[in-house]
Amino acid sequence: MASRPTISDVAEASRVSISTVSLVMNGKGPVADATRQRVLAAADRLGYAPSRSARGLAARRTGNIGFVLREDHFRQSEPFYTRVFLGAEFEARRRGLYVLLSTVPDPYDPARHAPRFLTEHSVDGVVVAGGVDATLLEQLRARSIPFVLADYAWDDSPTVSADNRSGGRAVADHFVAQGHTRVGYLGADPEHPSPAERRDAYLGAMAEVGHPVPDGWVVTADGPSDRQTGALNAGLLLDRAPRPTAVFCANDALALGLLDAASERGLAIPDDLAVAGFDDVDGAALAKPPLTTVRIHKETLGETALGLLAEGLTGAVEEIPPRTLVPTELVVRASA
Amino acid sequence: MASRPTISDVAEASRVSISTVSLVMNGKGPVADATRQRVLAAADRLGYAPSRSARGLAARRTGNIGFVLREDHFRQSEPFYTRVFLGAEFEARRRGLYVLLSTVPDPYDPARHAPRFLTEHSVDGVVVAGGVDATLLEQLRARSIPFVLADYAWDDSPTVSADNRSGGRAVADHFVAQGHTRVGYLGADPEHPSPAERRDAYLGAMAEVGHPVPDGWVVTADGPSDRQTGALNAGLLLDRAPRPTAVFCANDALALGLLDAASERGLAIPDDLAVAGFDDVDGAALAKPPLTTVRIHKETLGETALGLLAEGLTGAVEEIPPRTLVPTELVVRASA
DNA sequence: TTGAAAGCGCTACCAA
DNA sequence: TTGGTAGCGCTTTCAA
Repeated sequence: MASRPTISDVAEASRVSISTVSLVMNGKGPVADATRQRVLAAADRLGYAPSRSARGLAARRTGNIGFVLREDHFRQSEPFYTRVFLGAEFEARRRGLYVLLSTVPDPYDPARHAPRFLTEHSVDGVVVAGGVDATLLEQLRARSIPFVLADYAWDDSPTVSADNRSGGRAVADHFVAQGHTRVGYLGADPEHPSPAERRDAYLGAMAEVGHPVPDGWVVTADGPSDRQTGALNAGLLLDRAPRPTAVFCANDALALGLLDAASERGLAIPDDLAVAGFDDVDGAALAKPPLTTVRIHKETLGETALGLLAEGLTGAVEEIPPRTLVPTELVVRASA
Repeated sequence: MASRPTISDVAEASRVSISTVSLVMNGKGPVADATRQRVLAAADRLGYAPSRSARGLAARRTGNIGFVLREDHFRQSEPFYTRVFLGAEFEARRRGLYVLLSTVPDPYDPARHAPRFLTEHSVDGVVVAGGVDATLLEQLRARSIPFVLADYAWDDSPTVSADNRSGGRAVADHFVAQGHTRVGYLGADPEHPSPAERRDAYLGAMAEVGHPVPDGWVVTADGPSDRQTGALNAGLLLDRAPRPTAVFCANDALALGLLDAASERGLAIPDDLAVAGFDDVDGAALAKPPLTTVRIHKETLGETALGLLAEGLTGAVEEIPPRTLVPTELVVRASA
């Protein structure tokens, strides 16, 4: 089998120099239209695709983007970050980039767990999805590898996240529209900035309309944002007297846990208790009753992060904007 | 910032030629031990890591492995293939390879959906996880890109899969040990070879011990292997008279669906009905009652596939073995 | 608007 | 056991 065609083959076939082929393939420089056509036709006919290695070597760019994710985030059954990755991968494809996915354990030991591409400098930039150990981010910074955070925030590094505030506000508005005045909040994972934003916007909006949420009805569990935590901490809200008539949970997992706890206590949803979540995970629509929640477009999160990074890399933009929001959307189902 | 060190820097620092550095870095050739030490020390001191691009260009190997997965398999909430990927990524890391994950839609259009690395020849080989459109496999073959299938089979391509037969047999043995003689089978996804292997081994083992399973108790639904299918088709087994006292399901999703259906019918598990699944998904241990099942080591599946591929690539092995089995293990819980 | 030529950092062959 | 050197296929000045 003849080995794959090179730039010289294309040059020869289209009777131009390899420089010209290079210009055409990269859409650069002033090339006569006829020449361009001829080159493209030849490339197509020969099935030519530039060698990544050669390109990388000559241009000092790898064309690779790293995608870092905490291992437990990746293997969890809720495919949140999976979708963020999918969005990033999609956008990368559009831009002719490759994505190297690397998971890191938590806790993270910089000496042993550093993604290979980091030490080998085989990526042009990195997307970091979700919370990771700050050490990793410091490593990136130390090696001056550009990075964009998705669904996380650290220092003043560029980040793209869901519009948590507008989502939190939407829930409050919805509760009020349904006639609720005595509402509560259930959160977890105090480290992560998103829940805090959701909470603050929610509490703020409730206060604005004259129904401030008493401190006793604002619960932030000191554990992971999962269903179990939701169920275990539900009592702090449900077993009080008086009890709120509606609860906003920082995410769907907690909300599903709260629903479990409510059902155990024989509470009717949404009549005795209205519940809203955040994320719109797969399980939200399947819950009994189906969960009212704020939808995050997970793919868009990844797409946007990768897009920003890529633009920053090519210099298309001077500086990556420090904070980019992806819109959220209230999805009203039966639970509230 | 000074740019990263190159092989010449290391050569200079250790007072040898770049050829020698190359030999040392690749663990090749006869190099005096003292020299080796000196080179390694210098490399370490300078923070030298070989450039992937240069290496790839010179050696005509990319050091990249493609990992192909159907999109719906990747985004499904059960992180089965996610773990297979994790295993592959882990093994790749050990071997100094990168994994390029690419999802493909189903149905697959070879012209529009072909993973980029396929047309760009930027991988040395490919791991294909789970079922994909045969067109893709034909493309790989046509371009003579070596590949290994994980949890799938096609033609006589090398494949690594769970030991379905021994798992199926283990379930039969367990049922018999529990005193069951009238047992059934629930499967789905007739296309995929694994369920068929599980079924045949199971039915064979039952027949061997003198309790053949009547055809009427062998149900293979013509849909996806999911919980809903399990619940919907459960009636074909549960609403018959007489009814089997134990049912083996081709996977956990179906088994969980069957449990749902059984609970709706007021059947006590495992007294009225014993149920066993296959896979040992996260949800199996959490089911009510916890599901007896056959565990597949998903990471091992990915590790093995990538390992075999890598060995084949380096020529460490003459030919990749056509069929490699990863052991399975019966996990007895409360449902059977 | 096009071409010539100098590398990019490495591997692998051949000599020493 | 080590070194010299010819590429690998491309990008990128610089000239023409």
